[in-house]
Amino acid sequence: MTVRVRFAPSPTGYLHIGGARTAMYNYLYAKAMGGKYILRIEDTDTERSERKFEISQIEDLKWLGITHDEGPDVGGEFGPYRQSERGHIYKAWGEKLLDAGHAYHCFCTEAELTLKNEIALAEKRDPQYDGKCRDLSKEVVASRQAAGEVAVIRFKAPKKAYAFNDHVRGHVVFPEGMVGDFVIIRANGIPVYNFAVVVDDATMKITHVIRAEEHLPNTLRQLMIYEAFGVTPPEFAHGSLLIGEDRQKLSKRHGATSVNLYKEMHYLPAALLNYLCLLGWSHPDETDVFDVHSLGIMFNLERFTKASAIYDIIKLNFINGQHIHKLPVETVLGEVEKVIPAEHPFHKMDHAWKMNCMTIFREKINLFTEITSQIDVLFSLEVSADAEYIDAKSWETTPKIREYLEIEIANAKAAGKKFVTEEDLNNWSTHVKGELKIKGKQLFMGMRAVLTHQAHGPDLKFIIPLTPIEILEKRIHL
RNA sequence: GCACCCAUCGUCUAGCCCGGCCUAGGACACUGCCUUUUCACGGCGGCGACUGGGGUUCGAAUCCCCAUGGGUGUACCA
Repeated sequence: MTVRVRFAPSPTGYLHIGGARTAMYNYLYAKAMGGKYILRIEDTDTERSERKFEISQIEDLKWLGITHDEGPDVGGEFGPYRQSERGHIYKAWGEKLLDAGHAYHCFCTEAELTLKNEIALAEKRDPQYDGKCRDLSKEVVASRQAAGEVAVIRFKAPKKAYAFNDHVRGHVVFPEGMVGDFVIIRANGIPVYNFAVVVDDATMKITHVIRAEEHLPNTLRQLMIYEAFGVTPPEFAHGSLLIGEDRQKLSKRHGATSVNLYKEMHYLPAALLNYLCLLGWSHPDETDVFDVHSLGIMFNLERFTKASAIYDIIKLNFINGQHIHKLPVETVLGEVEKVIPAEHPFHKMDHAWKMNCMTIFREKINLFTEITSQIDVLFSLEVSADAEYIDAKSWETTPKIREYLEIEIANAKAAGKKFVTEEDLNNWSTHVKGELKIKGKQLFMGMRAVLTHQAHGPDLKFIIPLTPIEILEKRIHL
């Protein structure tokens, strides 16, 4: 039997990182098992569903490299893949349940139900449906409908316990009486989530349902429906939940929780996936930095974590940095050019210079957006207010260095040099050491202070040859 | 309220199923030292956890029970 898994988002907002993680797990499992990964759009909530969200979610999935084998945009033999287009299927399957006596029409009004719920709650009883319409005869139903009354279709919840084996949770038992008769098809004819999911998973031949723990209680209702249809349920794997620092389910107020935001912030999709993968699953080799797409058969359902995981952007940043550091310089340059402001002098430099620059600075960033402040040491004319810098500036040796360097730089410029070389820099320090008799901290810190007006920064032998000579000249006179 | 799920360093986790190799391992963060000043990288260290209580056992992070804490669900949302 070939494995068929699915990711079934609701187009009611942008792709959430939790959803991205679920999609990835399904995708990875299909890849590992040589199966198919299906994308299904669950837009039965007509109030909140919007096509633009479906489009953006598919786009974000694509950005992440999570590509589906079947879906609304690519088709497939089990379509349609949008629940809003599967009405006839739900209707037919609903009839089956009605005919078999597993479901019935219910005419109770919302007001009636709300009132009963309140009473039940007040009496500390479970607010389950009382089964008022459960035994209405066919004739009564027909005549009330003819009279214009609208009905929902309710499922007759069997009074018995249910159990199943979850790949993550193990043996899960739902005792008898956890749910009352629940609605499967609304008054407007649109099916309710738990019903639509079962019909879709059954007709799409889904073999494994991999989703987050929040769906665990839903499994009971779904199991009931599978049973009523006489269909063997798929296998389930309920992974952990993604939560915020306050231990609540991750939501917008926890900051950047949608994938498109990470795209905008120029994160590497491979890094986001890598980090998300680690939140609730662990690599067999216990490594932290890897390419999820090369996981292959290493990915399995046995290494999921049961406990909820707190989303921590600091570690994501670290992983993003690790991925950047492994990228070819050329690629880094391409990305970085997108984030450095258009008016930045960086863009005026030639290709060779940019490549040299990236070879050095690639190692120093975790995010592409950090590059601009990093390369400031090459162009900035700012004078540090740092105490260490002020100290270095006050040494009696420092003005001597400045005086000497002023001449050297003027000469280099007069000779037509656009940049000084590492060799020049070496000669300078040799001179300062030999002729000016300045060494150790006074030498290095002094040269740094004069040349950059900072107390700290990357190695001078890397940054000075990259600093335009006019900048050096201006700094000398600051 | 009721039901279900969960519980190892601040965080992500390994170990748990098949008790001893665990004076609990790794990673992020924080931090010390080293690498002919600094910073970064790297290397070597440090800090830092089995929620509590019972039980089973020669022996428990690992098995059982209870308590506590947290989470999710309880919709004509998904």
